[in-house]
Amino acid sequence: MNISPKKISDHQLEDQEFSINHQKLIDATIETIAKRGLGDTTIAQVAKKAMVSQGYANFRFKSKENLLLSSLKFLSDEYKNSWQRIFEDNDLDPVGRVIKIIENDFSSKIANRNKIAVWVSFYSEVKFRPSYLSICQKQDEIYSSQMEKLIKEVNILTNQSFLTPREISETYLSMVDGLWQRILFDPKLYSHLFCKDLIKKYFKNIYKDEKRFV
Amino acid sequence: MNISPKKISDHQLEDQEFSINHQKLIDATIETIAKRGLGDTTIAQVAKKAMVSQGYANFRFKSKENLLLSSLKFLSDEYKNSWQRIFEDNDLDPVGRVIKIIENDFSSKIANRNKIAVWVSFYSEVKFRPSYLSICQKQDEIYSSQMEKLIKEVNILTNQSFLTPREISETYLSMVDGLWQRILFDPKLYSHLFCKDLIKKYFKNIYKDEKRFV
DNA sequence: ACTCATATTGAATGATTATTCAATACAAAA
DNA sequence: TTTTGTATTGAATAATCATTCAATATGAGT
Repeated sequence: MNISPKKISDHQLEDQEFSINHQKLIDATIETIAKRGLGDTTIAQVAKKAMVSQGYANFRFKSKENLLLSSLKFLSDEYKNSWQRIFEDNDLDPVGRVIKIIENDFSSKIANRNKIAVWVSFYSEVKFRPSYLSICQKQDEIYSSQMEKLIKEVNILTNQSFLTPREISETYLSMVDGLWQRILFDPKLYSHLFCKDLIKKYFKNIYKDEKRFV
Repeated sequence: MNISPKKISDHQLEDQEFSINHQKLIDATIETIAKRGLGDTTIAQVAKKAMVSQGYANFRFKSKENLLLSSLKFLSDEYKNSWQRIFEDNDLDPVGRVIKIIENDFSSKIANRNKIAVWVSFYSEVKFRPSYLSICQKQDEIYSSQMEKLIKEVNILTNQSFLTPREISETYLSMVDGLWQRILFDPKLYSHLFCKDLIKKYFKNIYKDEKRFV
């Protein structure tokens, strides 16, 4: 019959990763950073939001630092999964893939103001915490090289040769970072639509004959 | 009895701006943020670096918050002065002005890793501290509108009409923000030369006949 | 030299907060 | 039911810091 999840007690779950509380705490951490900033995020607030005791939060993650790191890792994996699915989608041609990539980078799941606030908070600490850097950097390197390969295909298909794949992908990636930051400043002005159109116009100017970059 | 301990006399206020210690403390604040991050910056460390007592630092700036705010204001004014000089230079034609702007945005005075670290630290708090936002935003709006006006002139001179001045200037500004952030990640890869060339190539692609965007 | 106003000190205070841990709740096994 | 092992609590601890302020130094005017 229908087995209620309640019947499985937490202590039977060997792997920390699968614990309900583990994910509740990570979600609460992200929400708290988004609401109050990294500097004003305390274990007490996170624990309260996750509805567990303060001592438990610390016990579960060993330290605040480790809780923050796990939260960054979670965000990073979520982002990576979403673009990796696009690169692996065999139904898409190169241009269609580029468009999906742009749409993903400014989707409400990825580029919402809360998550961007968390990203930028971690970015700002990257210079001082090697552990943050390694998570962000490793992900970015893969994204960057996948993107470059993709642009190379588009360049070939469209006979475009003035700008190299490297130049186009670096320009794209820096624009995304810059626009994300600007969404924090002025979310009304930098709407998702505005950002996507700006980037599509950039591509349209390079690939003039390609009708899909409206 | 009504106590107003934070009140500063006109004499003190005037003096504040010109005092050696005032600037020493701001410099020390910027250095400390660049070295340890905004979150790990304490008054004690700043005071030590500025070679004044901890109590004095607090007394002089009323509060840590105000010291941080003054430091952001200083950076902001320094940046503004450097680009305003370019917009006001009558010896430059529009394209020459654009090139100077690019060079300024990636000069070692403006875009060095320490100052970028400070900028990004403040940016990351902008969502939570209206006082930071107003300083950053006001500056950015002027820069943005000046830039758009400048691009309009270039567009007219070059008969370029596919991309609007607004689109080009927004793209430029977001690229700068993104590249600055990337300099923090990987300063070897994102050298000043690399960044400037990337941006010049962007303009070269728009203004194909203009020889100066090498 | 003396006075007085201002500049500067540095130790004390109080607030905040990560971390610890003894106590308790709870679920499964006996 | 009782036992036993694990999960969770929350109060105590200790460390860190911004802020305060009484005490002292400095220097200009008399």
